[in-house]
Amino acid sequence: MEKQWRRSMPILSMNIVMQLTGLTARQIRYYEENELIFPSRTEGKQRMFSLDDIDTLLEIKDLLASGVNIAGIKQIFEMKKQPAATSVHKISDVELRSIVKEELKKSQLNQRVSLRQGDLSRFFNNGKSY
DNA sequence: TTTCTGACA
DNA sequence: TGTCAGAA
Repeated sequence: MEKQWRRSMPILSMNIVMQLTGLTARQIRYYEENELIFPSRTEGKQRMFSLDDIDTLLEIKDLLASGVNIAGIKQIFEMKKQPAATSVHKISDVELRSIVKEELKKSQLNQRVSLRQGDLSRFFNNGKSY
């Protein structure tokens, strides 16, 4: 039945997460600061991650490698959370990724420098055409 | 010993 | 993002 609770169960230590994601503790904490992940805490304030957190972390790592900045990733996650009501069809993860990639490609074509740190707000705001 | 926070480069 | 200090 509901196996979902297993994935959201906070049972992984920082050490494990570092190995699983290949990220450093510094990065993981930084992502938490930027509200990309929300690990729970033990009594001693140690972070406890769930399998879902791992997925999210890997997702972040991936998008970051693609040239998306923190703000952009945050928006992407919000979009995944609140399915676009204006959209005609549901967007799958793979679909979303290709869209983001296309957007990045355009950006780099126009201004390869300044848009590197730019957000994807234009794409996400006037969004009824995808 | 390991992780945490904050701070500096 | 790496790294250091001081605390837990």
